[in-house]
Amino acid sequence: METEATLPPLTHRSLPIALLRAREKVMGPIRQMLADAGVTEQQWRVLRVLEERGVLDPTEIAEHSCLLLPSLTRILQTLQGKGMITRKPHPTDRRKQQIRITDAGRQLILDNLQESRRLNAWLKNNMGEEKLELLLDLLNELDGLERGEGE
Amino acid sequence: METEATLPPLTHRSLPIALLRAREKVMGPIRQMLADAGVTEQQWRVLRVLEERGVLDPTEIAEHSCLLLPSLTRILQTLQGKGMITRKPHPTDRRKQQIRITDAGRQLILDNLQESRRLNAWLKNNMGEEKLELLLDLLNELDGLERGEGE
DNA sequence: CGGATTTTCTTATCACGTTAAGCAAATCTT
DNA sequence: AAGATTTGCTTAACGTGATAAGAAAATCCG
Repeated sequence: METEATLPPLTHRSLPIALLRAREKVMGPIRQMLADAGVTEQQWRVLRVLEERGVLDPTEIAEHSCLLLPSLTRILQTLQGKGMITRKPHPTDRRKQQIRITDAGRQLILDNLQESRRLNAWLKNNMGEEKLELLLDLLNELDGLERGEGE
Repeated sequence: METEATLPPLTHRSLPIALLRAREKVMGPIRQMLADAGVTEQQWRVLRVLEERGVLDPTEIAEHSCLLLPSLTRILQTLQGKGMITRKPHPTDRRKQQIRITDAGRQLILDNLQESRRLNAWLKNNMGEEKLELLLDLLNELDGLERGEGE
């Protein structure tokens, strides 16, 4: 009696694809805004993390901005070229660096704050704040799961 | 009384980042499985869609697999090279093509079905089937929103 | 101390994401 | 039917995603 489901789950009810579509829905307009500002979505995430948490090393940035280190290496080079971050050697550990956002970087965030807020308001209006919070809670719960437990 | 929230939403409660993290959580193990099978996540999505819906043209595949046409062009070339799909000209509209999955493609899906199911079971066990369904419903609702309504 | 291991970051490679531009076939318009 | 527009797909260019490999500094350990 264990052969009742012999087909893969339909893509309609596939969690990976649903996550992808939802992400595209919210990122589309943001990407447009950021393109006008001259930064990519990923560069924006790095700036946001630095603005929020202060001086960090690349490993910490990667963790908080959900980027892999090889990608971050390139992004930091780009942002440095644009004058939006600075790098200093770590005082005691010469492997590490201290990355800091510049005033120009902070200004870019400020310039896009209003539009960013507008998108959040749109989400709340059309989905309801409670559903939105519920969705965030579920996503965070999913992210907190560890493999190797209940298989 | 309108300057109460002057900072951007914390990245902790940022929907785009939460979606990204959740997606990484579920895709990580799947990617590993697919790498062993010699296909990428996107190639897998294309095969799944073709298996599920039969003969499609590239535009329809792009829609259902959540890929952009330029990416799909490359992916179809790769899959054709691997013998997992075939292309035929459309009988009446010479701009279109008819893409079909081959037996080899179907076999690849079958080969990975069990592992795919294991991941679904893990999700249900650790999050609960109801929460999982709720999450899918919320994601689909979000995807169904249209801009330009309640801003 | 000194070799082995680990950590931190970079480089390299290939595939994909995104935007724009290009081209051929179909459709619309008059 | 001829020209303009639209549709379907491809190509190009650049940045990122993912894996592996490399290099330098710190740490571990006998």
